[in-house]
Amino acid sequence: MNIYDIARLAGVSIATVSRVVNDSPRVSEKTKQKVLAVMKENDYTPNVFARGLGLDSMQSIGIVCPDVSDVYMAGAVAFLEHRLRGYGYDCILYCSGYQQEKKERALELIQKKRIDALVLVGSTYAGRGGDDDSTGYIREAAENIPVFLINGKVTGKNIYSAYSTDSDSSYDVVSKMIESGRRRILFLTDSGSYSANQKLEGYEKALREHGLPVLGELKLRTRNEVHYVRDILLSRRALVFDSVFATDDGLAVGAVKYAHARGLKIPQELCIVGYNNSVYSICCEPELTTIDNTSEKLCNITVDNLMKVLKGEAVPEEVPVQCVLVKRCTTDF
Amino acid sequence: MNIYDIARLAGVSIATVSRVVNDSPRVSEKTKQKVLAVMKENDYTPNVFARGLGLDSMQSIGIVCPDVSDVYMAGAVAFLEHRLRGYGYDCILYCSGYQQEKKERALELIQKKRIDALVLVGSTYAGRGGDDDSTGYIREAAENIPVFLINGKVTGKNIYSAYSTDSDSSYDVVSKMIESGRRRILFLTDSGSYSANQKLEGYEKALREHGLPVLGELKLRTRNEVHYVRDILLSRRALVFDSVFATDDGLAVGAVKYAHARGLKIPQELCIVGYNNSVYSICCEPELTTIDNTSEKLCNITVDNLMKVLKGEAVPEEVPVQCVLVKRCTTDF
DNA sequence: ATGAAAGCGCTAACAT
DNA sequence: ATGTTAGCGCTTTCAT
Repeated sequence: MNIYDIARLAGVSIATVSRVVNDSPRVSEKTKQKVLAVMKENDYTPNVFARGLGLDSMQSIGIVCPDVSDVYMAGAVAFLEHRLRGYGYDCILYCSGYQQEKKERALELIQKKRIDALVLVGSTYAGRGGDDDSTGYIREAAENIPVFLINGKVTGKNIYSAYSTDSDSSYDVVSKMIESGRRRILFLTDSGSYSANQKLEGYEKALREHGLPVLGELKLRTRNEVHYVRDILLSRRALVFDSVFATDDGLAVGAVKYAHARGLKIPQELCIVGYNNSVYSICCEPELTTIDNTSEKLCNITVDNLMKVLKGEAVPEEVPVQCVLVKRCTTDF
Repeated sequence: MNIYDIARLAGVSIATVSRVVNDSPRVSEKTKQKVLAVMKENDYTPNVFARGLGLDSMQSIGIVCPDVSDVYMAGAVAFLEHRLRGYGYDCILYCSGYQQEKKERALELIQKKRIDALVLVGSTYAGRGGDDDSTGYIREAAENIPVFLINGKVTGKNIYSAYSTDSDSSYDVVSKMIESGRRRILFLTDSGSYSANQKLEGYEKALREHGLPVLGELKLRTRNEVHYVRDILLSRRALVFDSVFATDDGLAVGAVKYAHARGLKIPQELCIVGYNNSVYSICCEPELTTIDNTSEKLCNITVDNLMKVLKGEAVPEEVPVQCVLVKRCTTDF
């Protein structure tokens, strides 16, 4: 059942059917109704490929993230998909992994699908932030379609970044830890992404401004697996720390497990703060204070801007969003 | 830059270019290399829409799930996407929600994209299992394209189901609980899906076979939110139970929180078993015994079968897969 | 307001 | 082995 069939059955030309399908005003109400009736009767659906050929668009958005099985990204993807669908767009999902080469390949491949825009979820796509070399492939993609970063910053034409002010929020919470008497705060991370670096920056700034030394031994990068983190910490017998600031809740829970294994009271003997306000942070015992980077807000702003850009409207290239501290385990701040 | 340009630059016809693009054997090695060179030089990408029009396929698979922000589904989607991409297929993601009407609409809309196959993730798509009325829309979809269920069973032509034997594994674990002395086992669930019903069936069977009564008061359906579950249980002061069998780890963690609030020792005073072997089950304290329904295995089988079906090969319509009990908090079994 | 017809860029049957 | 050409089903000028 194609447009010719409908045209024949409705006694009009295919141009008229096309006009009805595309809701053109240049059709009389009468014929419009007739065509619609025939369409419904035969439940006709325009062929998306033919339509795509003509319009050079299939109304689809590419969503790329390193790994949807990560709670944070899964949440963002779910949110994005829902809102984009609301605008009639389909989402093509591509999980790229974290390696540079794979990320480049992901953008290359997904672009072949002639998506209308690209959304990159996760700060891994931000390189070291701004315009460094490792993000050249993103600028290349942006030559063809608008690119939107969620929680990352990349500068360039046709590139729009929404990110949370991780440096500031990290600075704030680490300052509070220091002011409540902590002196050896372990910085626990699983990545060297833009976001992780921002957090580190805030952490170091807080230390410096409070006259504390920035110690390499107190910066630990590890895998984001609860038991792995616990075991790493247990194995570092010589490492002394009175608190932990983790760049992800999963890591923070690992620290909780470590505390349990060592018989340390939380937060009295070991103060732990996580990041992302995920379900993990309320599963453990005690439940953790964590920084909510409001990914919903980032996604919302991004979708709003994306729609505007597709309509040719101007939008800011950069939108910083503030994080929110969620206090749960805070006898001292 | 289209196929005509390439043909002209390479000094051949578009048919030859097309043959090269599609890796046809009927091109001489020499011209093939020449065409490839021209293609590379201009980095030409065939237009997917035109290709789709001709082949009536854009090499894409529709993945529908109620909600990707759910850990279980996110894991399955990540796995599916990865493997399908390995075969050169793109994935169009559609989060349908749990309501019948929305699920029907999801299948209707995603089919318009002329996907090559449909994968439904989550037992919510199984209705009450088998061939009940509520799954009519799935059979309708299957008239056009093959449909694959992950963790659900729907019968019908062109429908393929891979599911875990939740009834058996539930029976086994509940039997163990009874044999270790538990008498009032709370069945905690958040859904009335096929899978949930299977679990309930196993639970009831175990009770009956051990001469215990099946009590309505011990079957509780609630929202899958940790604190909500805790509070519901706390509010049921009259409800007596010595153990909990939850159909999802999130619910089980809620029970853990309840135990903490009431000062009950786990598992001595309250034995808790979860489902899905998610990260949640190792975040809480103590870490939970849980049933791993091996979703990776379900996904693997599904992708294998999907590829075979697309090639026209025969595959079983139904593949049951055994769950695995992951013991963590088991002083008594 | 409606129709005729020329693309859109590709695939594949057919011809050479 | 290679080329010619007719679709694929739609959008969109350009006539009327």
